[in-house]
Amino acid sequence: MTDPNKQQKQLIENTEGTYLVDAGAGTGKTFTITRRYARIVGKKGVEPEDVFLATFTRNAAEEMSERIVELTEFEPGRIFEAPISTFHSHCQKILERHGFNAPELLGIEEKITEEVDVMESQVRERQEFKEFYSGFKAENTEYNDFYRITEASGVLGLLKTLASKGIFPTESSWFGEAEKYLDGDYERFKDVFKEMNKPRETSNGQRQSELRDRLYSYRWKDFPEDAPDVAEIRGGRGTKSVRQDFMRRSFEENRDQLKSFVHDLYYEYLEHCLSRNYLNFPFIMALSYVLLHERPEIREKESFEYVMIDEFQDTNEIQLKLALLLSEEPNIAAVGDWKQSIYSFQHASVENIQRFQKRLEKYLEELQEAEKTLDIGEVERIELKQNYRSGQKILDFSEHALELPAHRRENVPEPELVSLESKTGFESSKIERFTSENEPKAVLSRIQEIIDNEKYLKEEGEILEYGDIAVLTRTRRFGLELQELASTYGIPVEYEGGVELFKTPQALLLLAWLRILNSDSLRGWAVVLEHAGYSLDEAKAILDEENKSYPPDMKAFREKLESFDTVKAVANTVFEHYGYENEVSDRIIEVIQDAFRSTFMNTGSLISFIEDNIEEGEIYQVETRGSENSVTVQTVHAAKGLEYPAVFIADVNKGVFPSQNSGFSVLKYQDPVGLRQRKKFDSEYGFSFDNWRYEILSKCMAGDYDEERRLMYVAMTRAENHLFFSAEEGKESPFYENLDLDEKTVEPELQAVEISEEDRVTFDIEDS
DNA sequence: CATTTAACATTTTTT
DNA sequence: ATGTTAAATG
Repeated sequence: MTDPNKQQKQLIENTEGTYLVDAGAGTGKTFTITRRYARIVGKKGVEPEDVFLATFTRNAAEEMSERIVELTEFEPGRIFEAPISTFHSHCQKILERHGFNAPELLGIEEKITEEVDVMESQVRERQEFKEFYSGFKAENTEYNDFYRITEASGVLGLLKTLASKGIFPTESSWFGEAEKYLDGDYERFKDVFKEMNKPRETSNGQRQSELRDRLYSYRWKDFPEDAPDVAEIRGGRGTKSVRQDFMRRSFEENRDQLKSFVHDLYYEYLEHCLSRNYLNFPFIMALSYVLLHERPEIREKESFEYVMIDEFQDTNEIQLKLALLLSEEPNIAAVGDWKQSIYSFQHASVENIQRFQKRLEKYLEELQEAEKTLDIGEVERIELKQNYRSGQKILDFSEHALELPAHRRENVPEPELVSLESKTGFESSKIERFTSENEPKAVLSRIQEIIDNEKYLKEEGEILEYGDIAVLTRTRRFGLELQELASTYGIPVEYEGGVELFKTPQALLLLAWLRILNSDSLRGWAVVLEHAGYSLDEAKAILDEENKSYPPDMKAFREKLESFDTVKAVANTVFEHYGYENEVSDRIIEVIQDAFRSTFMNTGSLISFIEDNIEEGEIYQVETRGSENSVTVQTVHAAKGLEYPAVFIADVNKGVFPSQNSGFSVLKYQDPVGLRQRKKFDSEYGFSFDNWRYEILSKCMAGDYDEERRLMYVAMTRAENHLFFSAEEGKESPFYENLDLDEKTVEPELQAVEISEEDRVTFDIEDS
């Protein structure tokens, strides 16, 4: 791929104007973007400082920079200093440069100093927030009713969602048009309601609407007496639709108290963060947005002649708004693939790319208030469709992922997509599926079978090695299980994607010693003694005594630890003592120091930090020495952007892939109904009732499996030549069952268990 | 056959 | 605590 193809050329050469680029998987996106960048900065009078290139990850930014260095005449240092970065890090820099007075634009007195910290650890932030929240509760008793129904982490989630959507509080009200968003859009809701309430047509007449069907569960809820009856809403037997007047009645609700509660909490939490000098990711972008919105002179300094956004499908609302504020000229290139939008849990909004033109128009209208204008007319569309990664068979089959029903009754509308054309010349692609009673074993044995097998070539004449194979899963669990099993058979498998760091033996021992140092904790001693080889009875005997007779060497070790001032020294000494110094122990120290960089740490808060991490099963990446030729096991999310000659999509089981998207918190913001509460506390009865209006509204918002289908699409398009699906026998998910594979290629049962005797021989040979 | 009812299974992804 | 499926009912 040395010369750009026709569509790539179109993107590279058209540098002026606004473009929406549909860049499918494997279409040479990075190649094209870097070349376009080089062309732009190659123009007279254009410098790297005039171009903002936004990427999704820091790694991607680095890679882009490296490739651009090769393509341009600029000093490498110049390119690495240039604004090629994630939105987050770029906003952080903006705040460092100009943020001193940013909070006061919302009415907050606290100042941003130049060393504001990013709160990267979710667990740490939850910890901080909990503390803040209990203080808030004590001081704001007028919101008592809300404390009865909320819990801290759910509320924190809501605040972050609001910030990502561009909804911020000011001292006495809401910033810009934010309140409109909170109230919701009745006109748009009407469409949603009507669509959901349409009687379904069948061959012989009408059936009840989906909304009426879903509202069956209404009867199991606890509603107050004045709530309408199920029968009233749904009508009697044979009724096809929910009564129309409930459209308005469910939407209209006095939410002044709710809004006021969220406002005060939000505002004070911002103040709290700023006074402690830390900000989470959404808040960093929120404050940058406010700053650029309110201060034209800063905007002018910080804006760019050219803006390019990579992975545009994973941007959120505030990022798109920021991109507009950062654009001095209407030279914007949004490059992405809606089919690969898989980060909604991180507030990414697939509508940014699907309804780009509409959103631009809407946001630009909002920006008029800030006297920001940008003359964007019709957005031009460029479609990259020549694929340099996968065989045509793989590409065609992958499209089915976007139509897979997630349950029996779901009918998925045909997606509007740009079909990809393979340029690889791979002709021998195999696509298969199999189930087994023991799925991990079956996957491993199937891997053994395709290795060194001339029926499954990497490409012309090249056989597959372990390193050519990846096993992708929806959740982490299966991958870890698989790795464990593989290691017992000596199959080289490398799990990539982080571990539950604080559940490792190292961390548990450190926790034990911290507990001992903190309060002479029996729990701590129990762990330490057990680790030292004392039996349960022996340990009990020691701990039961009035005057505890700890082993002298342990006593001495404790005294040694007590003499240290820093946790780092304590941790290092513990790891050293037990001979536990490795990548994991290094990472533990790094994480602890990171987490407490911006806030005060004492032994007590560190202990609860570790406890929270264990409880929440928090995941951290640990750099492992990558062995060369081994099977990669990772989640679909982690595999984004990567490619492998052969891909196994495993654990395509019920409830796993597609995963059931549940987990509603009590307070929720959702387009187009706005801010809502699922429960209401009734102080007269002393009881939390369900909110009947919410019940109807939420049934109108269809359970969305689109993202699960996109995840499947991403997984499938990682494959260059061969693709396998696997599930556990009897647990196959609808995705697995609906795969449209030829009977010939289906292997209903792989006898991994039965042939394990033979397999074991093969496995043993691979001893590494 | 459409609707109602009860039983059943399952709870991620991470800049 | 939810949503899906399979069995019971009208």
